[in-house]
This record gives sequence, structure tokens and C-alpha cells, in this order.
Amino acid sequence: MTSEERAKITDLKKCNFNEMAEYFKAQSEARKAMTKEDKLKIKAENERLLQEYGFCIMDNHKERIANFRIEPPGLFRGRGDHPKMGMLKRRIRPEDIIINCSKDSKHPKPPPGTKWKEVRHDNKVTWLVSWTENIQGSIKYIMLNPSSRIKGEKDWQKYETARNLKKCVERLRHQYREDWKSKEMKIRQRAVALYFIDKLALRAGNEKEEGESADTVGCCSLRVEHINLHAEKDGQEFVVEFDFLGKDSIRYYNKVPVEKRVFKNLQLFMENKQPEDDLFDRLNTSILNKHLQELMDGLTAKVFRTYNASITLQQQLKELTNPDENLPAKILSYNRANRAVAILCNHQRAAPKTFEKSMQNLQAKIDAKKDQLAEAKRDLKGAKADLKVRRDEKSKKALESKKKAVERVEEQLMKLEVQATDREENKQIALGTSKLNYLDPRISVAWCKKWGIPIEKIYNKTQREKFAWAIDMADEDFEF
DNA sequence: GTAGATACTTAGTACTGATAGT
DNA sequence: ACTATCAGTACTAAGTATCTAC
Repeated sequence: MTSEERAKITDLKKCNFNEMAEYFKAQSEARKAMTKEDKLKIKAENERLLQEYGFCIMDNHKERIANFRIEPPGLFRGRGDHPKMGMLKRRIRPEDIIINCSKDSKHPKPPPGTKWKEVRHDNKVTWLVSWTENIQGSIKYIMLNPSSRIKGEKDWQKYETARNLKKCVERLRHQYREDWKSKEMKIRQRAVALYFIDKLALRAGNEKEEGESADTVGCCSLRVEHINLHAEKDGQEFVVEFDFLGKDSIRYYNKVPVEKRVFKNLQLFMENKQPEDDLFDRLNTSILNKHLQELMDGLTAKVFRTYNASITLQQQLKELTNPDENLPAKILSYNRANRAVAILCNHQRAAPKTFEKSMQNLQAKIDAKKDQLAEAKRDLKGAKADLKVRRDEKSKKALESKKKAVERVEEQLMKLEVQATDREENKQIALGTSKLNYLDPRISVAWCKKWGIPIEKIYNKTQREKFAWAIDMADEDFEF
């Protein structure tokens, strides 16, 4: 709104947005009414654009670019209670764009009559294009697809660092437990924060500029108001109750029994503080990471999340996989192991809008299948009786086929029931994020090889491309 | 220590095309 | 052939981490 409009318009509820609603309705009608040929034409044009702009050559290899389309202008939403919600996101012009390529390469020319902001040749960074966005003033980048060499190697490295942590994690745990007793407040805070990061897989929690984005926190930026201490709760001693908004304003709520020493320390940290004061007032991510760097090469706070996620998957797979079960049951076990990690990392999603309905549909299918099974069993009984009376080859064959039918229906029923369990347990849990970013893919590849599960059951095409390095590398006895 | 800039990973959601079911 | 549903993808915001200059 202009400032005059802003003075005039005080309540959006009194505005009439029908014209806009009509416009979008018409757009969607038009899309629905498209003929097959129209759709094909659009598809072909998209493919052409992908071929022309979607690839680059890096180190003599043709690589797919992740986000080659520039972000269009629009109204900024942001997530959670964002102070900049509704601001206009400007259109990006050639004059905003920095191109990064090798000196001898032929890079895209700006549209006629325009100029790039800059063309540079920096081979120390991986981005191809950057521009500064007008909402937060941050830099945006165009980079390569996860299937690219450069991203794959980085990913591999990430998991190798996490595996290094595995080798020394017990030493570190011993160390921070000692530090709970330190004379220095700063060291105690560091040790308690690290305990949370390790035990609960919390994010590091960088400071954020107030008023620039939604009020969210991670471990180091927790405030007094985000925890509640209970000397005794639900029959457990020394319980810490967490309630705060984390990344993307996703709520973290958890009640955790902790060691007495941690509990006492927390009481100490909270003494004489207001709810809005920092819990760890002598600590930030940079202090924490500096300390971690001294304990292990390449160690930072987020490595704990990667490590704990991957080790949990490996351990859960060992625990949940039953060698005697069939393929769908094994895959349910995999999903459950994956789900344990997603819960640890607090990866949530809004329950799908159609969840209840789709659950009902599935239940109806299960009921129908049960009826079908009852019928098949009746038929089987009949066939048995027939055989007793007739004792001929034909009835013997009929009995066999009825037996098979019952088995088939039983298997179908079981598959449906497994599906229902899986879906119900997944209602508000998002598995994708941990699968893509936290779980060493070699664990999954090894598991598939060990139990003869086709890798396609676990990873779709895109995921197989991203994890090509792991599929190549891991054999069935890979240990994280 | 702090602030700002930079580069990269991690995150949830809306949309869309493919596929299963009728 | 048509529709409902679901998996996969595109999108881009929101984190982490590091470096530099004071």
C-alpha cells in the first residue's frame, strides 16, 4: 500500500477481494480447460528451457543447475510471525546480477540494452550467479544440483566428519560432564548447552537481528521463558520442559529428565533473570564452535545432529528389521527407523488437508479386503469338503487354487494394514528432510543389500542421483 | 568480543504430473 | 476414458558457519 492507502485502509476484513479471487479462479479454469496439445506444447517448451539454461560445464563435466530460474517478484510471506510479511519482493534485473564463471568461458549475455552488475572469475566458490534480495538484504545464489560432483563430495565429507565424531564422542561426553562442575560460569553454560545439542539434537542457535525475521531460537539462543524446571514430574526426577519456536517457527515441545547436575546448573543460570533474558548469557555459537574445533578437527555444533541422526538410523534398523518378515514389513521397519530420526530432529509437517478422508478411504479398503478374505476362506472350506466326497484330481486342483487365493488375499490385506499403520504414524512427521540431509546414505544402501531390498523402494530417481556416490561405494557390511 | 558480509546447508509447503482405481 | 489420489518436484525461506575489520 502507498502511505495514503495505508491511512485509508485500516481493516482488511472490510476490503473486497472478489476481483482477485475471480481472476485466480479464471486462471485455474483456463488451465483445466487446456487441450492435450496445449499441455504438450508447454511441456516441450519447459524441456527446451531446461536444456538451454539448466546446465553448465564445471571442470569439463556437464552438470545440472539446481535453481536456474530467477525468483519472480511477489509479496513476501515468510514463515511464522514474520515482521516483513507482505513486503514487495522486487523484480530482479540484469543490473542486479553477478555472473561467476571461468575467464575463458562463454557465459550468457544480458538481454539487449542491459548489463550485468559484474562478471567475475572466482574459483574458490561454487556459485554461478548471485544477487542481493531486497527484503532482508541477503545474497541469493544459483548453484549446482545435488547430483553434481561438487555437492556430492561435500555431502560425503559431511558424513565422514560425523563418523569421526563417532570415534571420539565418548571422550567429549566425559569432558562436558566434567565441565558441569567448572568454576567458570562460561564453561558450565557451554557444557550444558552441548549436552542439549548432543542429547536432543538441537540446532546451534545463532543470534538473529531483532525485527528482521520471526522470533525463533536454537540452543545457544534459548531464553529463560523457553524452559520450565520440574524437580519432579510424572514420577520422574529433574525434568526440563522445553517449549520454543525453532527454525521455520516449528514448535519444539519436549519434557526431558536430565541429570541432577544439569538441573542444578539450569537453576543457577536462571537466577535473577527475567523471562526474556538469555538462558546461556555467557555463550554463543561462535564460542561453542571454537571450543568444538579444539576437540576435534572439523567439529561444529551441527555435526552432532548429523551424527545422532545417522547413528539412530543404524541402531534402529538393527533393532527393528526382522529377517523372517516379507518385503512390505521390512520397508515398514525402515520407515519406522527413519521416523525415529525425524522425531529426534523435530521434523514436522502440517497434517495433510485430506488426511482424515484418505485414512477413511484406506480403512474402507481394508474392510472390503476382510470381507473378501472371509469369502475366500468359505470357498476354501467348500473345496475341502468337495475333495472329501469326490476324491478326484479335479477337486484336488480346485482346492490348491482356493488355498492360493486365500494366501493372496491375506497378503494383500496385510499390505493394506501395514500401509495404514505407516500413514497414521506419519501424520505430522516429515521423513524427507532427515532422509535427504541427515542420514548417511551408505547405511540405507548397506541395509538394502543385506536384506535384498531393491534400492528403488527406499530412494526415488532423484534421490538415487543425489546419493550415487553412496550407492557406488557401500557394500552390505558398511558400518557408520 | 562484535558486526557485517559471504557462502553454503537445511527446511516446509504448494503445485503438478503420473498412476491407480472406477 | 475419466477422475481421485499420491509421490515427486519446484520453490525459496531460514538456518549454520566462517571470515574480515575494527
